Amino acid sequence: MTDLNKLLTPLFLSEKEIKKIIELIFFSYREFTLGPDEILNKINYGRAHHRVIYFVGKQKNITIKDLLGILKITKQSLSRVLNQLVKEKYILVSIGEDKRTKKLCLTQKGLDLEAKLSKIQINKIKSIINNAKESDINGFKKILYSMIDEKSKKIFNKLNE
Amino acid sequence: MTDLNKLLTPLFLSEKEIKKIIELIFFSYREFTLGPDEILNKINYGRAHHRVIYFVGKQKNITIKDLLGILKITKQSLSRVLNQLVKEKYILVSIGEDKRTKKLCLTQKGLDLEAKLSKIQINKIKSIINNAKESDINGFKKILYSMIDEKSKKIFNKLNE
DNA sequence: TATTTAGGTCAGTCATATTGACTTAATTAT
DNA sequence: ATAATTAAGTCAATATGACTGACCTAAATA
Repeated sequence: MTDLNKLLTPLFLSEKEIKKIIELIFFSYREFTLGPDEILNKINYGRAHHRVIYFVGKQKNITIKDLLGILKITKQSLSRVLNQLVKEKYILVSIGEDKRTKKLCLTQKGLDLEAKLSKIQINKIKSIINNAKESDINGFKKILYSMIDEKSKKIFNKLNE
Repeated sequence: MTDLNKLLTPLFLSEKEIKKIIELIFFSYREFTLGPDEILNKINYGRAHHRVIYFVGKQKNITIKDLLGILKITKQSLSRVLNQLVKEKYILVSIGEDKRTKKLCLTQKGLDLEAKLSKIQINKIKSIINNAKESDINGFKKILYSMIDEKSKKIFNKLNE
């Protein structure tokens, strides 16, 4: 970068300021996942289980294929986690209309765990929102949305139709 | 939650809206770490190596103890990653004034890798900033900061004194 | 001198995720 | 009707990130 560019760069665009954002993202994401992680750890589950429970709860009767599309992991990875959740009766599997597919949905046990885990994160965000300006929250949401790739935007929009 | 509470809850505080934020955080964090992860993968490194390189670059001559305090992992975990980086000459170790301590700093090779990895994330944020309102970015930063715990706030502030 | 601190190390375990190869059953296209 | 594609599953091997617990050395401090 030339000196001229440095002079012309507004403060909020300087690399120093941007690195602050990188650090804030690192610290805040770690803090955000901490609560659920602790609960999951107690029942010998991990963050991957949370994700599966979350998205199965979000989209009832989701297929394996669609779940893989959201999580962007291999079916072998999903398999281990999902089989545990099915075996321990957090998730119920049934055959879809297309008989090649399977439909996943949360049992009451699964709904309870999902609620317990999400509640921690929801409460965390609620308390932040309560102490923040609505315009800041809207800015936060806008920037987060602009950070995600087109495919994930489509998935996000579809999940929230 | 009672019906009365639901009626009194503003839209931006409803659980449905908050769950959207949870999803945006998930998708955006994944997208944010994707670029560096790909580069690291090529040299048989992982995200843990990136973190070490990042914070050693950020705070020259940082001690093991302080690095552990930032990363919040065990010394056994750090050990594996750090030893690789030292062995492959990304990081240089020297003895501190207190001879029990060690000082870490990036070599030129380490500086180059740090710059290469950070550049991806910096450019991503730059392009977002260029297409966003300054007020939205400030809202984003404020909310991120309010999401982190007190200890991390202190660390963040110290890193950016 | 005793204790604490900084750092290191050995061993074992677990969770997440990958690649690659292969199988079965159902649907769709030719 | 047959061939091709799709959805799902499975076996095996590997890598990364992280943990607990036990133990050790050397230097600083109380």
